[in-house]
Amino acid sequence: MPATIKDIKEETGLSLATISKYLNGGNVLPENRKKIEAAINKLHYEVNEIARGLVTNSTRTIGVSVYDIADMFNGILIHHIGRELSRFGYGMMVVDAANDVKKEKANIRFLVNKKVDGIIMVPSSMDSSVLADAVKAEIPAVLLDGKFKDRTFDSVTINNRESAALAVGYLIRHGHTKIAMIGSNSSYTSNERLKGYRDAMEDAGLEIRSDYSFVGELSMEYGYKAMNEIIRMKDRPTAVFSANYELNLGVVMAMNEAKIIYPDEISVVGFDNLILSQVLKTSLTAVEQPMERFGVKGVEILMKRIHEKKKPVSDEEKDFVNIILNTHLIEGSSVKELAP
Amino acid sequence: MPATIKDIKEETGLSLATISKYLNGGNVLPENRKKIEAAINKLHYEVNEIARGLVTNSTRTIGVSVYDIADMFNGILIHHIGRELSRFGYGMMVVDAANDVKKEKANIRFLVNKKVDGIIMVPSSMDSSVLADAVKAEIPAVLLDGKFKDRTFDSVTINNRESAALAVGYLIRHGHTKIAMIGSNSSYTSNERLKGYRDAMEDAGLEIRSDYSFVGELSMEYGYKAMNEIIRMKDRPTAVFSANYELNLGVVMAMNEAKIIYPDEISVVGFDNLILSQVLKTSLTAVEQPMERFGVKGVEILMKRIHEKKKPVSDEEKDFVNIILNTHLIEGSSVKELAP
DNA sequence: CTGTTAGCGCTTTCAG
DNA sequence: CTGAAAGCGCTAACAG
Repeated sequence: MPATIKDIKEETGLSLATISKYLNGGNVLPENRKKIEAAINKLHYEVNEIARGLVTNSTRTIGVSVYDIADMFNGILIHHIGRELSRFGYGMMVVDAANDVKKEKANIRFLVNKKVDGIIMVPSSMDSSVLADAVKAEIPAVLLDGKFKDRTFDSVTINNRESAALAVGYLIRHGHTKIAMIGSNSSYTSNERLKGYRDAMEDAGLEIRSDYSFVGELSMEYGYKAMNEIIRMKDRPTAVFSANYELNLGVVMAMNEAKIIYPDEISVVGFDNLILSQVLKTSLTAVEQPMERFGVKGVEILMKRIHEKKKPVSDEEKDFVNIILNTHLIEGSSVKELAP
Repeated sequence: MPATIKDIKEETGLSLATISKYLNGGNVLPENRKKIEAAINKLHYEVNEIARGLVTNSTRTIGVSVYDIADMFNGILIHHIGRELSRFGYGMMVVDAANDVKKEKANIRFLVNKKVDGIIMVPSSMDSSVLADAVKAEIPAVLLDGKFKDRTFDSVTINNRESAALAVGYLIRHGHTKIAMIGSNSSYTSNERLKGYRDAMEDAGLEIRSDYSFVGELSMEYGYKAMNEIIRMKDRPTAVFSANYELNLGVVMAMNEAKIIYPDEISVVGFDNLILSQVLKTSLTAVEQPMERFGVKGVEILMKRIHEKKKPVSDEEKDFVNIILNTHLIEGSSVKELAP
């Protein structure tokens, strides 16, 4: 059994209060400080964060909930979140919803019971009820790369709609008019990208054909399935906009399998630039998201909330905030210039 | 402020003990059970796991430490670990070493202070000192996909050496004799794979050329660099064995960039079959690891340890265990049959 | 089956 | 600056 503050007390002859003060960075006589440090080293004392948490009602731990931890996007996000949090002396507790809203909700309850000081969430759906337990417990939460339909939270997103429009506009400027879209309406993010696609098409006066709109789930499987359908179309589009990294994977797979030479036979613009574009023979033109900024801003907002909880501020500063990050279109060689 | 067990007491008129017993699945009169449940619903009571942990000295939380959470391999591993743990009613606390041994050690200390009941670790090095704090605190730990040089722990690994030999043997059976290897000696796993390469070469009576052995770090960057050197060699090998997923990525990148047609110009066998082989035009022949089994067996061992800590068993059962998982070689089309 | 009591390890008043 | 004492929310004997 590990040493406790009591053992330090026996060893040094000082009181619990003094030792506790030392532990928390308070002022202690140099002489006592030395005694305490010697005892700590001798007994290998380590603070019991559980006991500390019970009395301070703060665990210096942030819960991080992602919709799927096996998804590369989330892995990178977590990496940045972790680095930022440790900068503030906070640890993180990661939970994985595995694309299951029920599990996601149970995870939040788990985090609440664990008394995390705050929650950072990459949500799987647009329904805020998953965070109900956190709201009830007054635990601040920040959404990354998503928003809810029915309730506002602090959030960090990219300008999804404009980014998608930018990507589709790039195709249009390269002479394409028959442009298909593979996406989803299941999440805020994917929904916005859908809108962006339509914006760009309408702005250019192009027809939005329902047989060119593939709206399903954000998975490699769906991307693969949709692209296969596109490949087999009689009146095939000359270009495809794929609205998510997992979809990109499926699109590329389908093309390879069908031995489609791109961009000769069909042009592609994707979303997210996570290594894929680098390993492909024909590199993908894609919208790149500022992954690190998601972590930096998300943590920043959460820290502010946590501190203002301790020391309430004016209502004015309490409004929700949505940080909108900028994206860039990375030009690969997956788009062919069409003769006008 | 959330409701406590005391509030339930006031609401129901029952004693703390009865309520606590109910909470922990003990027998309570149906009448009282109803009262308690009503109060819990009314007051939105949730157990405070922190307080519970303080007295039971158990948090029902497992610490999971990975060397790099942005690495796909770890993301998938964590996914499986999480699913297994929740089966046992345990949560997990994920920490990311970000390929920094110092940070890894600090992370373990963090987990120890958080009083996790056990640790599952995908280690970044072969030096057991990173787990020193856990050992001191008598927290059981299981290593996944790795071992230490200087100390034995429970572990789950694959038969790295044989798997690598199998992969290289596959090349040899296809008529290759000039086979290069890109790998590392920084971790147990990569070191074993190096040995396996040599085994296969020696068994076949082939020369192990030092200029065909690329030993560096397990990164996409190194794979890219090494493959570029290979491509530019005067006496170029006809085949390459890449010993890790990240290396595979770099190898493929280098070939694409140099416009090398494989397997026509050079054959490749890789390690790990994480989506990459599926999105490549020429699918990669590679050793596939049983990702799910890592999670299943790792959690199984840890649970056993945790329970025997509570109820010590005979010494005989206390020996360390190393589960060795089997792999398969997935045949893609990245290897060319050479005329004898 | 239920209630009383003590105490987990720590922080935090409040005196001194 | 230091010490004594109370208490965070819960569980675990032990009586009843």
